[in-house]
Amino acid sequence: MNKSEGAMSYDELRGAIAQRHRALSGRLQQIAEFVLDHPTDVALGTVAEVAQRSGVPPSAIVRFAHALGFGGFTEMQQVFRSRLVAGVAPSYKARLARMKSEEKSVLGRRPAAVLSRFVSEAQSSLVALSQSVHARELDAATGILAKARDIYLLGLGGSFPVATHLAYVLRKLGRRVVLLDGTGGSIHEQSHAATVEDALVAISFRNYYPDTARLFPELVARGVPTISITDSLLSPIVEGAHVVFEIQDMPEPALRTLVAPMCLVQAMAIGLDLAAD
Amino acid sequence: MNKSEGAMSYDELRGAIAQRHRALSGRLQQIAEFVLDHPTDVALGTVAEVAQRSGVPPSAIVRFAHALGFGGFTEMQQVFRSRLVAGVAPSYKARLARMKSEEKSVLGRRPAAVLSRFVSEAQSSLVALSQSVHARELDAATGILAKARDIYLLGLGGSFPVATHLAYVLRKLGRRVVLLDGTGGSIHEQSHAATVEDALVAISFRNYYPDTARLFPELVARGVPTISITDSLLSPIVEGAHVVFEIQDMPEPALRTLVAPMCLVQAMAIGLDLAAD
DNA sequence: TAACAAATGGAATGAATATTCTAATCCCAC
DNA sequence: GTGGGATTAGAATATTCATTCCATTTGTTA
Repeated sequence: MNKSEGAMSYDELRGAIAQRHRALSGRLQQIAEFVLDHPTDVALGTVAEVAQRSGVPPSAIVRFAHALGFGGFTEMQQVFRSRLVAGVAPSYKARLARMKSEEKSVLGRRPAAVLSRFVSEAQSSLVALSQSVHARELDAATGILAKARDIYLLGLGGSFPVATHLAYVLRKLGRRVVLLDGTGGSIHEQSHAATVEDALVAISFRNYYPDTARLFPELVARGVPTISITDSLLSPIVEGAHVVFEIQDMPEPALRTLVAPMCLVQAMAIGLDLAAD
Repeated sequence: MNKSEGAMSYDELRGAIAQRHRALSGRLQQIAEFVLDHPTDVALGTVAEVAQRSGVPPSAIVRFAHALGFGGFTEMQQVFRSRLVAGVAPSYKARLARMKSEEKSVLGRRPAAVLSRFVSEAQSSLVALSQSVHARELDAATGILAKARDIYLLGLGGSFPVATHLAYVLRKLGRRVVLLDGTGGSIHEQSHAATVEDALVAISFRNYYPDTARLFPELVARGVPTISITDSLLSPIVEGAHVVFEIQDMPEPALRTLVAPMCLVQAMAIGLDLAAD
């Protein structure tokens, strides 16, 4: 085993742990997973605390430190503490200044600058979301879903990720979901069984996907209770909907992050589950 | 002397120290100045260490903590440690406090409260994202994608929305994309044509979807350049990956918002497009 | 199945630490 | 200068802590 790894940065330690993970014994693997997930606990806690939180005896923690080449827990802890110290110092000013300077020019095209642009854009879209969505609409929406036998989800094109996410969460919570994705035939056939006992969640943003615009009125006409998530009251899935969530300022298709609608459907699903008890 | 100031934020403590400074005795003033100047030393050091660095006997440190209304040095140290924790995880405090207070009460179960909880959680996950992703990794990732003939996307289960979103954006930008979704047969067949000329973007979070864990090593073994997006360095899609994005603190499957990974893949795709010019 | 090696858990140990106590010192009023 | 209250430093103490050791269990090979 490679010794003398006392002087080590936190990132290097992470790498070393990940690398050796598979070679470690069962207990030690368990500890490896815990310390990677809870570095702060390791930095500030005692052996006994870390042991309890990770569900292992204290001696196992010390053995883990030894296995990584440290003289003991205390020595390993120093590395985790260095992470905390590094975290406080150079953050605010430096980061803000960097963002400002990179915003323009050629630097603004570098992937890192692109990411920070999307992050800040996503931040503001979340703020807008919580301001524009009202409790009454949310209550109405969960009410519709609660009464539904099957929940049909219609979101194609750029909105498909939102539909799949909602499908996933609803299924996890034990709801019956039909995701209208058009695989294996036409969407019409998939939605054929929808009745007034069921519910439909439709998601569509500019440019509205043709199939969505075509199918939506049919389901509404059949009396299926409907919740719409869209970016304009003029969109084809507003008329006839029982509840409409309007998410404004969605950027053009290729540039949108879907952060706001993802958050919204999540809240709908979980809110439905919590209210059901 | 004002007691019961155990629960205190770091900023409040700073204020309290500054306020009482002139009323303290000589030695205690000296200590007050030291702790305000070296909060990190106080957070991580022992009484003996702090005493030595500030040039006073250990007992004076304890008296100082008493004078501020703490039961002892250890109690005061907790406040200084909270500052370090806040530095690395800007969200922790708020999220935990909010969860705890709202989780139970009936108010917290109303959909509107659920939404605001997810929004604030999404906000903090975005902050964490921009802190944990480094420019070097992003550059490397876009470099891999730029050279790829076809881009294969592997994201199943809860990660599927992220994969579909990336597929959508990349296709909008004119890239050739193969989304490994398992429709119409096995994923193995879909990925059969992947070569060293192509690229793979794999997305997986706990609990890692079995098919993902199975397919990933095969593609790596075939030499396909690989970018992984996951929540732990111990996940099955880390070993062999050329670039790894680790997104920490992902909540349990049903509760995660996917906001951070959505943002990340968006930035990757657009960054790729801008860098190509 | 038996024998061996590796790994594990828990108690024992000794070191390190925070805290308390007391005698000495300092500061100020008279 | 002298007395008294506040302040201080350092030794004494009690607690907490990391570490080690060993008996037991687990897993593996013959």
